[in-house]
Amino acid sequence: MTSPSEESAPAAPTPNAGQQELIESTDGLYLVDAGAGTGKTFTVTHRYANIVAQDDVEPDDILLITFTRNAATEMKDRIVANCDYDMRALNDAPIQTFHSLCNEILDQHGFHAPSYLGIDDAITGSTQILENKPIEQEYFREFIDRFSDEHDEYADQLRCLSEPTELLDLINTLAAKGVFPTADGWYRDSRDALEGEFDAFKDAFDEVNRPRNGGSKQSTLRSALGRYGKDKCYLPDAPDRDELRGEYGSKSVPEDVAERVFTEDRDRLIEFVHDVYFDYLEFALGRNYLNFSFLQLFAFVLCCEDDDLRESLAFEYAMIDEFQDSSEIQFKLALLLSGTNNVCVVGDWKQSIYSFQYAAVENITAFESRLERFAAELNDDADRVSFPLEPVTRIELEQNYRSTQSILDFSENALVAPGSSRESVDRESVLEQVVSLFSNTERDHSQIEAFQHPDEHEAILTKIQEIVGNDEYAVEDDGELRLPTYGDIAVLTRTRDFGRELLSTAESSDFPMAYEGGIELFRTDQAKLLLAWLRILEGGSAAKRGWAVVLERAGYVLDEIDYVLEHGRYPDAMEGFRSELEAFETHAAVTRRVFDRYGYDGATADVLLTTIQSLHSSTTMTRGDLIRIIERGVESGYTQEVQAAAGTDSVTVQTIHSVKGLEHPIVILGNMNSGAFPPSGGSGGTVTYSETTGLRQRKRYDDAHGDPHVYDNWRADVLRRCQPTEYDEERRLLYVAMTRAEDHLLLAAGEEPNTFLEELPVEIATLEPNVSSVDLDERTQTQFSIDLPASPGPEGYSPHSLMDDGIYEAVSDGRGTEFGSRVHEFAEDYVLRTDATPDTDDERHVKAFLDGLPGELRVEERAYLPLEADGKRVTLSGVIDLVHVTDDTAEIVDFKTDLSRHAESEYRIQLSVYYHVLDEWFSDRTVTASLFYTAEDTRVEIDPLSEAELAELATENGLRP
DNA sequence: ACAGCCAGCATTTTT
DNA sequence: TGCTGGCTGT
Repeated sequence: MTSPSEESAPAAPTPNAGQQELIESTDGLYLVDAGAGTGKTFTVTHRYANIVAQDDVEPDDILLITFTRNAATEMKDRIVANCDYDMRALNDAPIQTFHSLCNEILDQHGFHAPSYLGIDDAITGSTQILENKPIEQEYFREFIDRFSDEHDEYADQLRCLSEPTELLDLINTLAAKGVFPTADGWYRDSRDALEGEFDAFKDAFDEVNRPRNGGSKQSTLRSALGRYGKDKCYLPDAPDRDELRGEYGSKSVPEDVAERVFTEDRDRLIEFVHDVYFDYLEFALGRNYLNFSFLQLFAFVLCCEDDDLRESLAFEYAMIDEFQDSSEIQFKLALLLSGTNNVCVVGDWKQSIYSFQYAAVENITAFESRLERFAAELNDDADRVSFPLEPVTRIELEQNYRSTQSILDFSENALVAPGSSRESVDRESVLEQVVSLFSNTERDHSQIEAFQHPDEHEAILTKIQEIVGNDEYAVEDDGELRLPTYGDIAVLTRTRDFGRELLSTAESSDFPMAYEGGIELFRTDQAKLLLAWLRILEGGSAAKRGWAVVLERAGYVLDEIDYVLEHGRYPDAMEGFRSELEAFETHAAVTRRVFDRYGYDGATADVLLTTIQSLHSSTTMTRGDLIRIIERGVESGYTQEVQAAAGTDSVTVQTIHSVKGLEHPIVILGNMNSGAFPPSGGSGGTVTYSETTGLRQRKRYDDAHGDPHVYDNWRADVLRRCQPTEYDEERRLLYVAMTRAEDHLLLAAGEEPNTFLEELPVEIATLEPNVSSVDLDERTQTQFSIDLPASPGPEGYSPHSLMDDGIYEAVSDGRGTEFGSRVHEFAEDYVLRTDATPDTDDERHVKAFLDGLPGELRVEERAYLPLEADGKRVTLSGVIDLVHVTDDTAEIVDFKTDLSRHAESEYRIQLSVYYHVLDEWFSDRTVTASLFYTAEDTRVEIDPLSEAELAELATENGLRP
């Protein structure tokens, strides 16, 4: 078994030829192509040891950049193992991330940095680094409010924005590309970057405007503009559709459109962006904080402007690891900080998957030309990069210590697999860039398979059970093959959601599986409950929302909650708890008490508490502020790492992004479904044309008349379509996932496998799920002899899943919007109470349908029956579904679309009943049972098992059934 | 090729 | 709300 915490093991006790070359070549410029599993960390640490072994070189002379703090720590540890320095001597050595390096530079020399941009403020030791995104967004909103008040002249621009934090995103993007504002303009020549380059744009334009099929078919662009102007309202000067697309039957958009689109007068817009950007820098400094982007921005400006400082900081040796993850500004910063040409960048373009983090693959794919260009830019008015830029020596590490040859060969296919049926990939030219890897093991026992089933989760679990203990999937361990265990297997997915769903499927069958990575902290039950109590404490209109959640959590059903809220008669125990909370002075104390009361003592609660404590210590925050931050956190899906309790022998579930650098004997790549890998938008690295265009798209309406007072931007509509849809980063993501596998690789899909999977050279087998340990509900099984959803009722209607605002809305709306469509509700009402009258066509349709069914479908009373005894209560509440039954299937009928399809078949109405047993208000148990009303037989069949269960339950709780 | 209509879907990764 | 893809009919 392999520990999933280490980069490929230093499998080579002695370096191979490529590694040796790199270790020994200490002086000069090096570009190292270090593919997956080629022992990169091993080589870099040895190289470091080799450099520092020279008589006149100290650790302080060597800059070693990594991209995570963990990687930096690991590097230090491993360097200690390789050279004479001990940990103490290396503790202060510059082995760190760009961000922490910038932080140190500013800490020591940053006082005047803002003045170089014309900002009258200083960076001091007390300036905080704001790492928390929700808090920064909160500040930014406040800033924008103030900005709007002070700048009436930008009312037009501001009106277009539906979400102010879009501007913050733009600012961060610009900062990562080295575009900074100054008091009276833009820093150095960064205004040019904002304008964009027409030539680059024209190339992109021509690319999508070439007629297809040898001239017989219109260009992608022209076809994309087919709907130009639909549901749009442009200003009168906009070209009309035919003018823009060329005459009927023409195959491409007229040439001059490119220029017309590009040469929009954006001066006003750029001025607006400038002022927001500049004022926000002032605002942040005024509040004494910097974000990650600004850290690099000011460090760069400082190193650029202060020649003496730059020279004193400059390193004799520089090494940058994971260079494919670096951004434009980081590349430039590295140039400024290198005093000699002893610069070595190590990376693998095939593993560049962080463009959303401003990583620019071009840094590595076009290293030489960028090096030249950036150096020239930096040297235009002073001698900042003084070392020779040539020659650049390329070193390729080709020996792979992780995977078998067949997995390595197979993974290359990921880099050329088309992402959609109409995408064509130039296989030859891509593969030309690939440095093929060679496995260092002779053994090749790899299974490479693909499988598919609509029930993807269960199919994956089934497959895992097939693998464990099966000698066909034997894994290598110390040169020997042994039988695989759960712990050898990792399921990799692109989204957290998929991983979480898989995990919950696994949980229901006691399947050993654990999720590793970040969780959406504010969407956990713990956070929602805390939010609820904060709202209750805050009082006012928010309090009811809080009570609804707390009551629901305690097992109260909708009708009861409705009653309690309306009369404000909250249970005494709850009122008592509220008074208790009111006495606490800090948010952290309140949080602790709430978690304590509900028995939340796990990792999630800890992290939440820590987060709240850190919020409080970094800012003075009212309860209202805290509530808003949690609310925003829920919306944005803010995530935070939570250390899950790791099982001893369990399957690991991880996202592909978080798995970089790790390895697993057996990898199952899940969710290879259509739509699961949407293309990432167009031009990543350079500002080809306006980054700001995106700000101009939105249209707002006059409240009274529906007339727009902001018009659609026709140029933006055309520009957007000039960006080709590219799946390059998605291909790299697949590649990363595949190259994590040491012994076996499996690809899994659900209903609809995506094009990537279909195009890969592997047979897609259908796999019937049969998870042996899955504890299927026996009652449902005997009743139907088929698989029914584990929890009955429409999706979303399980008591605890509504534990957020949904429950309040459901109560305050009358039966609410959160569960089931109106039509569905009508059906439910109509069956339960005969007096329901249809209002809409859909409802009339349903009524006619129900009336037309043979047999009697009426029930006399509402299925809500509270029982009480000795302060304990049992409540029942019901939801009705129409279930279509055939010999081997049963599905819940979607009233809206499925009725006609099933007209000739047999139906059942299924009433799912929830029993809640409340012994005290914080602990409740839910048992579900099903009752059936059949069309041909009006007798109500009560499942005898559930009746028995109810009786037992009632006895346990001292109730009369 | 293309207009018109309808249905389904609204990203995701994290230093 | 706004966009895309699929389908149908010229």
